This record gives sequence, structure tokens and C-alpha cells, in this order.
Amino acid sequence: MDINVRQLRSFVVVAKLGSFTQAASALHVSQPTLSVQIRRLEESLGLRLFDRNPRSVALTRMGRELLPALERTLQDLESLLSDARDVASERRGVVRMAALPSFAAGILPDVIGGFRGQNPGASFALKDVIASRVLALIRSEEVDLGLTGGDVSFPDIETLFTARDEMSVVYPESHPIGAQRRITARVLAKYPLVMMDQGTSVRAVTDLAFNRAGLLPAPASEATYMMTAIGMVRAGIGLTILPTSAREIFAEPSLRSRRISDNNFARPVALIKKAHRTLPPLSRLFAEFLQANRRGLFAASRP
Amino acid sequence: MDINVRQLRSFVVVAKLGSFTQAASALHVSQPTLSVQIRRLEESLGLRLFDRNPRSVALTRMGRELLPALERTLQDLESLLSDARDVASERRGVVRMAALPSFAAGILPDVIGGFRGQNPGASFALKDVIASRVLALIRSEEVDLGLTGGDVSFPDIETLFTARDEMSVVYPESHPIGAQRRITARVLAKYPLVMMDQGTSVRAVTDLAFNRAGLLPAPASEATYMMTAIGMVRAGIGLTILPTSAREIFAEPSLRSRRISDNNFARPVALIKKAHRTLPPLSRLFAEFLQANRRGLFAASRP
DNA sequence: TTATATCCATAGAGTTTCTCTATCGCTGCC
DNA sequence: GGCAGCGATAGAGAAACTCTATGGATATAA
Repeated sequence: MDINVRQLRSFVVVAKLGSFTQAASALHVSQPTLSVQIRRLEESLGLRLFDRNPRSVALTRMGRELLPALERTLQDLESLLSDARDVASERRGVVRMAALPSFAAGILPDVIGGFRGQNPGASFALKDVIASRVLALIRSEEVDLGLTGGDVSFPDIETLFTARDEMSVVYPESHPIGAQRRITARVLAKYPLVMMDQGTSVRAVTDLAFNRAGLLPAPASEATYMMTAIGMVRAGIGLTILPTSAREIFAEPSLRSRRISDNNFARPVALIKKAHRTLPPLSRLFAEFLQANRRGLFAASRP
Repeated sequence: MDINVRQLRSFVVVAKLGSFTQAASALHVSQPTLSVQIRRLEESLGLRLFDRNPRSVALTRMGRELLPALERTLQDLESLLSDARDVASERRGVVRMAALPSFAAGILPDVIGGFRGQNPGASFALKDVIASRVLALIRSEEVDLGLTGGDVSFPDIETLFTARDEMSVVYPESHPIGAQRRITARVLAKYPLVMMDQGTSVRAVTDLAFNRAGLLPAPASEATYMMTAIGMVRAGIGLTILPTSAREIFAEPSLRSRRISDNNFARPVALIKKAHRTLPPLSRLFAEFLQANRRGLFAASRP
């Protein structure tokens, strides 16, 4: 009473070729196997599908009416399964990811480009959102991977790896800070600073770093977006401190930037996923790709 | 490597119910059976479909993406097979048939009505065509059954049963033939006759019957359609001879009809199909229905 | 904290199903 | 009339399936 996909496929092939013997060779089975399969199928349906005459095999009307719809459905099924196998073999797939805007605009486009060079079937759904949204998107499983700042330690979140995103100071070409041998918190505190808004991860790291150095510089101005901060620097309002990985650093040809020589001026970076959840194959591959390249992307890694 | 419909159905049910145990009871199999089925499916695809946590079973993204399309395709397949089983069990189907116009308009509507009373799922595709077209439609398999006149004996045509369609003479109420005790060829030949055109089966039978009686009445007029002949009778041009089964006989209230008491004035009726071809179940059933009722439909049957 | 209950995974046995080779029966062709 | 080709059938061996029994892990309850 149970019907097998192989029986249906056999039916379609016998119908197309009009011969059990030919169909058997096309399907790489013996001819009796096909005879039995078709008989079983006919018994299961209670319908005669072929009229067998010694010199020809002809579809009955029932067979003729069943064939087109069945063939379409079988093709649907097979393309579905073949798609699934493509996904499994990392040939195709969508990497769903959330990242802080600085990463999304900074390092990720190049990384994605490099990854797609090796995996042309990969496509990306990248959401650039603030840190709390990254977590929310991971929790709701709208994305599989998250690239975020800060140390993430929740029972339902798993960290795949961490790295450190060091910060740089951005200043006008003619600014005296360019003459300093090393950029430290103390040096930075001497000058008016354009700071990122409260609530951004950049500001949190910056405040913490100054705090650890016993300093509390007042912002000359504040900005929500890095590009705004860059504009203020160009306008001479002050210097600004941004992650080295941020592309905005290079947006103004008239500005220079230098790495800050203070370990506190670095934000931890974490690639995270939901705990106890299997990553799609291509997402897992991309996570490994990111981890393998993390030394080139961020300043240093700390396991 | 081979994927089974049962595995896919199991996947859908486990996904819907979110539990192996519940799905097992819904599918009437043991829980380990489901575990094995899902594992085999995952191995075949190379994809993890569920994340199993001791307290919950959750679809992976791959599973979630596969589910809707798979479910749709499975439903397609199952409705396809269930349709086929409906056809097999004579619950549903189309009876494709060709019949001479006299039968198509005469006896068949009532027969079909009676048959559909017992088999509400039956629909009919009835073609009313001349005898040579009936044969052609059977040969080309455009129809499965043919109801035609004459003795059909070809190697590729099989006769399911034969019957005799006796003929009647149609005359105006006041016509002297109404006073005759028995209507014979000799009686008929005394009066002007409106005859069906050469080439019609009615004319062939009529000519043969007169011929056998040693008579050769000249037509007072000829008509292609029975209704035309009826009209001529009403106009007083002559009498006409039509199959008793033809509805046209009763079209004119002012006309009377009587069975002709001469075995030669009867055309053989044959229900035919293509030889070596299986009839669709409902068509076979209708053929049996026709055969069972043939005594009520035609004057007499001759095996 | 410990005991318990629940849930899925695994193991092994028995059964069913499948596919193969060998062979038969039938029909058309030379 | 014998031969060739095709599908059906039989029987054996192999593979797959499903079952019961049991294990391992975790959340709930005492």
C-alpha cells in the first residue's frame, strides 16, 4: 500500500521510453526489477497504467492522465532535494548575519568579497544594527551569525571567537599630535575631542580607557555617526577616536590617522551564534573564514 | 542515499508537532523508528534538520527553509495519488465516449442520468458523430467507448456487446397505415416514403430490409437529419422509417409511430472499445451498466 | 540537592521488502 | 516453423525497516 518515489520515477521513465527493457538500462536496474516495481505501483493504485503487448508498451488512459502531473511533482521534489544537497555541500546558501555598522561598512565588505571569490554560490543578508539588536536578531534566529563588540556571555549565546579592534585617532594633517612618537591616553586628553555619542560601543570603550588612565576628558562635541565626527575633525573642532577597522577613517584625504598605543583603546570583537543551534553549512564556513583571517582584519586576537 | 516519501512525511510531522514522541503517535509508529528515519534523511541530505535539545526539538534554518516547499510538494503528490485511487475505485472519472447522433440524443441522456444517479463522481465527454468517426475516435484513443451501428469486426476493435435497435414507421394520425394489423416491408412499400440520406446507417438498414423482401421502393423524398424527415411526414410528403430509440419520433404530437414487424428492420448496435486496451474503471463500469440495461434500451439483444 | 519523569538516541532481533539471476511464455519476423 | 525480442514469474540472497528494550541527558518536584 506504500508508494515509493523510485516506483514513480520508474513509471515516468517507462512511459517516456515506451519500453521496460530500455527503461531498465536507463535506470541501471534489471528488467524484472522494473516489472515488479510497475506491478506494485499498479497494485497500490488499483489502476492499470500500461497495456503490455508483446511488441509494445502503451500507457492506458489513466497512465496518460497521471503522467504529466506526476512528472511535474517528481521534478519539484527532486529539485528541492538537490537544492538541499547544494546547501549541504556549501555550494549555495545565504549567510544571514548581523554586525555593528562599523564592521558592516568597514571590514565586512572586503571579507565577504574574498569569501565569495572562493564560494560563488554564497549570498549574504547582512544587517547593520547596534549591539543590542545584534543580540536580539541572534536570539530570534533572524540571523545565524553576529559580529559585535563587547564580551558577550549569556547562556543562550555562544562565542565562536573573539578578537580586538584597536582604535585610532583621526586628526588634520597639520595637527601637532602628528609629531608625537606614541599616542597615549595622556596625549589624547590634551586636545579637544569629538566623541561618539553615549550608548555607542566606541564611546563606551573610549570612556573606559580614559577612566583607567585616570583621565576624564570632556567632549568638545559629540556625534552619532562616524562620518559626522570625521566632518567635525575636518572643520577643526577637535580630534576623534574611531575603530581602526572603520572605513570612515579614510573618507577625508586631508585627515590622518594613527593607531593608539594603549591596550585599553581597543574593543573586543566577538563572532557569536545562538547556543545549541546548528549553523547552516555556508554560515559555518564563513565563520571559519572570518576566524582564519581575523589577524588580518583586527589588530590582534585574544583567545 | 535513497530518499523515501515516508521519511519526508515524518520530517514534516515532527516539524509541525515539535516532538518526536508526539509525531510517532500521530504516525502510528514507534518513537525510535522516527529517530532513525529522521537521522537517515539528514544523512542522505547531509544536512542537520533539527536541533535536538532534551526538552525541545527545533528546526534548524535549513529545516525551516526546506519545510514549506517540501510540504507543498508532498501534498501535491498525495493528492495526485489520492485522485488516482478515486479513479481506480470508480468514485470519480470521465467516461469518454463516441456515439451515433441518434443514440447520443436518444437513449444515452437517460442512461447517463441513471448512471450518474448511482455514480455521482462520473462525468461524461460524449461525442455525437457518424459511424466512421466513431471508429476513428476509438482508434486514436480520443474516446474509450463507442456506441455505433452495424457489425464491427476489425482486429483492433473489440465488441463489448451487441443489441438490436428495431425500427418504427412514423405516420400522420389519419394515415391508413394506422389501421394495419402488422407493419411489414410489403405494407410499407405501398406508400410514399421519406428516406434518410444514402450513407446513413438508417438508410443502409432500410435498403437492405426492402431488398431482402424483394422490394425496391423509390424515396418520395430524402433527408439528412431525422427531424427533417419528421417535418416532411407532418407535411404529408410520406411516411418515414426511423430507429425506435430515436427521440425525434416523439417530437411531433400529431404523428404516430409503430414498431415494424420485420426482423430485417433493425440495425445492430455495438458497444466497442479498442482491442488490447484497458478501459478506465468508470468507463468499464458504464459499459457494464449499458449491457445490463440493454434490454430496456433496445428492442432485443442478440449475443 | 536528589529523585523522578520525560524525551531522544542507540542496539539488536525479526520481519518485510527489494533486487538480482535464471527461466518461461508470447508474439512478430524471416 | 524456428528465431529473436520483450515482458512476466520464481526463488535466493541482500538490504532496509520497524519493533522492544535500554541508555543518557535534562528539567521538574520534593
